[in-house]
Amino acid sequence: MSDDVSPDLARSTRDQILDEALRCFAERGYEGTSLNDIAAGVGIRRPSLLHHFPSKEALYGDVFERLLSEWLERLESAIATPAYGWDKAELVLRAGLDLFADTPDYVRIMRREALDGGVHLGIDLSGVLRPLFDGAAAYLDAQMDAGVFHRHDSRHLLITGYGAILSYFSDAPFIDGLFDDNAMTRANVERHREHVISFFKAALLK
Amino acid sequence: MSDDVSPDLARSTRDQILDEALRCFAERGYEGTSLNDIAAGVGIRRPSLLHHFPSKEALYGDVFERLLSEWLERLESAIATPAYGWDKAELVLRAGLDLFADTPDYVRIMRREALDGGVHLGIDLSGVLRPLFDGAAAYLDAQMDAGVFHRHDSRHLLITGYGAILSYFSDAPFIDGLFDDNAMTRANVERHREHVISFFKAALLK
DNA sequence: AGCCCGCTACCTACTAGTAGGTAGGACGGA
DNA sequence: TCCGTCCTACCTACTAGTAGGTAGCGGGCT
Repeated sequence: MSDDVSPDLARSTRDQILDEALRCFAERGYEGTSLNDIAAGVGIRRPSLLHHFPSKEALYGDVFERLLSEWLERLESAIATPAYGWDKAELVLRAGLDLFADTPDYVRIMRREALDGGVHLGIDLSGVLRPLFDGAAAYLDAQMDAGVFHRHDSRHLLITGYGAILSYFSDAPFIDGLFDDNAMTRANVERHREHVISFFKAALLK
Repeated sequence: MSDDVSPDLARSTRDQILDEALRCFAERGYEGTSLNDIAAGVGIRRPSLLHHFPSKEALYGDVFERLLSEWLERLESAIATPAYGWDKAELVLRAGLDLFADTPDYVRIMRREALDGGVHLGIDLSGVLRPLFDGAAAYLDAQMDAGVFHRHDSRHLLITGYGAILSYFSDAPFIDGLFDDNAMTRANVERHREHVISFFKAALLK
């Protein structure tokens, strides 16, 4: 996390801004967050924030870049772990579920960005993720060809999985109401993880 | 929806405002939409819009009320249709998929509201949907008890299903990029529907 | 008929408040 | 002394909402 050159002191102002911006953007979205909100959360004035980041858009871009690099790193590390058949799928599934449980604010920002079609980003979000997506689809197709998994449309299957897994975390406030309980407690997250694993296992494994 | 079969008899201004507000709120969210945007889309000035609705919040509330009443009506009609076992689940699943495919703007607004925890609404969104949620959970539990369905945690199963089904429509712009194709074409929606049905059938039916 | 009334729907012009962003100065450590 | 960090004071653009006025329509009156 704090990989910066920040010495003995607490986190650098820049990192504190990134942290607070992440929280605010996740909570209220890009339009719903003002630079004053973020600055106040850090304990400085807005112009001081703009000393560290040239614009709101640039700050948002940096927040998102951190998100992507952390997610890609963790996912690629899981994908690189050698395993085969269902074990491999379960391993990656667990890595994703752990990742999202650890970074719920990232999930909410990603979901907002998917809803908006990536308009706040200079980058092509889908383009960044497509290699992972295509690789996963190819893996699933191979497993189906080998008769390990039941036959499904691999690309739609991935979308279904993505939606199923992300939604629990992105829509947590809403699910709180349906459950009449906090969805993000350790116990509930744990229960959801095991449910998703067993559900996909039932649908996929022959 | 408004297929303008009668060109001479235009929709009332009030309805035009509701339509345009739905589009804008779905596209850019509550904070990202200004009353000027909506008024301009209808071809009137903002004060004229405020002649029909007392405030932005009230307009949003009316848009959401239309959403809820249409969704509840269609879902409850599907639920009331007599069927048993998997047939019943498939019937309701298909009704939901058709409903969401027909009203993608509603899906995006609902998703945004779930993300925000319903802060823009005076109503308790989860509370409105909980009867449906609890009823569906009870149905699933009964089917599992009867040995028709594999055993899963019915409430988490519903959340998984909700996320899987909604996400395809709410995140369509993002999925466009992953597919390198328009996710909302009739053919792709059709393919997704059949995928979801067969996927849930594989996971549930014994 | 002619006239007035009340009403709806729309307008321009304005308010107070907030947004992101800039200019320039104070202050403290190397 | 210089530089990084933070500040106050300010800017323009835009927000939701209000004030007040006008055009036109239909209905009832004399």
